[in-house]
Amino acid sequence: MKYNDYISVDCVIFGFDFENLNVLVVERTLRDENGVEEFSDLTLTGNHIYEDETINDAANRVLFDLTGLTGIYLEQFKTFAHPDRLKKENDRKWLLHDGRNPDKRIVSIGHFALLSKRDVTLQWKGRNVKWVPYHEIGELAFDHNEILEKAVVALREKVKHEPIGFELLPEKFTLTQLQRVYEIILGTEFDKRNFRKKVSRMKYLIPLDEKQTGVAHKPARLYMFSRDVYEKTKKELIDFWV
Amino acid sequence: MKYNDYISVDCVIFGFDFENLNVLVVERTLRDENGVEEFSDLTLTGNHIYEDETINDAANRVLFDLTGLTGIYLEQFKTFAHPDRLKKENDRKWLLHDGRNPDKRIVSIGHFALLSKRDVTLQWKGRNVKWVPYHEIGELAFDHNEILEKAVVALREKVKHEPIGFELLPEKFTLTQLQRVYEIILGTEFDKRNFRKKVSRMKYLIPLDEKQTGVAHKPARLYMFSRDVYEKTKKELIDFWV
DNA sequence: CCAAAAGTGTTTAGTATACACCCATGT
DNA sequence: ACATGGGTGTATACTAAACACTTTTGG
Repeated sequence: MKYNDYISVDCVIFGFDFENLNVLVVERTLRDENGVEEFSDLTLTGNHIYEDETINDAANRVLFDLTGLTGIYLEQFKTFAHPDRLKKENDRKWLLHDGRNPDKRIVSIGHFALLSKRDVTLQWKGRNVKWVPYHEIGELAFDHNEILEKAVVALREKVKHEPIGFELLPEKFTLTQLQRVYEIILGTEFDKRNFRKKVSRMKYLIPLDEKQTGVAHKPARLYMFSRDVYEKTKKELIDFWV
Repeated sequence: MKYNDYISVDCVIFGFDFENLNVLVVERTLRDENGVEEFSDLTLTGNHIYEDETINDAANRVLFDLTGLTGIYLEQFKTFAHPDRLKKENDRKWLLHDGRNPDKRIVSIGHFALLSKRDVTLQWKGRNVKWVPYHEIGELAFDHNEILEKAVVALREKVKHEPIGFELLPEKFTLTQLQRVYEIILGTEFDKRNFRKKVSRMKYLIPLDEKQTGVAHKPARLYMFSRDVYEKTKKELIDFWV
């Protein structure tokens, strides 16, 4: 199957581990003909699309290749096509080495994906893939720092208005875990009692007859998110006013 | 200057006239070598980008060419790149006639723009450009119906959470006009007294010492939006709960 | 003087915020 | 027994929703 050489998808894959928002990155190491390392840095995950593939399929393919998972929460959030986005010195070298034309303008369609780090074992497939906490990410290849920042902004906006925090947790989760998701994404803290009062009004958050086990404290009740109930009960909110 | 032949921007230009949400469309008429019309339909406004141009600049250029205006509210909302998006019979004919390759996959980066219809006199430049009320738009060329629908969805979401309704009104507007903007975009009705109570809490909505003139009823006070005040007073809202 | 839209207040229900203690489990 | 996080209620302030009449202008 033939790749399209000017359309790519990049995926900012967020993985939550109850402590940090982590980002999945790939090591990129360029070696000269003698195998001596010229440089090594990190990129976001992405790929070109096949000629007859939709961008949504391509993004899901990238996710599947790295995680082996399907049905992951995935959202297209912004497209990047600045004329100079691949023109840093190392990026040109990398593309040339890879047999690609560094002067070809490539559109990257940015996506973000949400998953629970606990649900995934990474598929290495020859490339070194790893989780890095968002706040510890340094300089990335290409324009990937910009893509990451825009992804985080999009995630913050989305999480404020739609119930997607659950996507970063395992299927069954505790209310404290849910609260941490929101606190970490939004960079705030909530009062436990008020938070629980709020969520108790969300019918789509289903309490289970099941508790945590193996924790050195009172075990917490587990909850599930029901998209069905959400779709049936959601109201339109209007809050454009400050 | 050379166009890039695989990256285009499409702009869904919304123009409000106090009654309808209108969309700016362009007539596309294909004639054979004898000048006989083969078909005629409508497209959204858009263009290819120049090789050294950012997508934001390209979208603003499209807006400027049609309206003569700069500084219009403009937002990139979604990118369209389905392999079959240009492959309807009429679209292939049109592209061929235009000397373009209908099999080349073209990415379209979708934007929407907001303006007051009253502020603009259209620049024709040989092509027939016109306003059509959103609800009266029929079948459009290419995948432009899909782009339009997605633009409307994006507009509705955005308008619920950020103060952009003003962008569809002239600089000075009445509260009733503002109410109509929201009612028409969201397809609901608001109580006049409650609406005014809400907006009176928005510090960034500045009452002027000026009234409507020439209306056959009690003239309404005019208001302005202040982005300055908005940026200084906005709070973070969290409403992911139903 | 008539038509048309502007402008204004109160009541009730619901939501937001602030705040402190006892409980169940593993070690 | 102690350390750890789980789980709960009340009072006050603010916001939402429902609802009807008088005012000002042009024609």
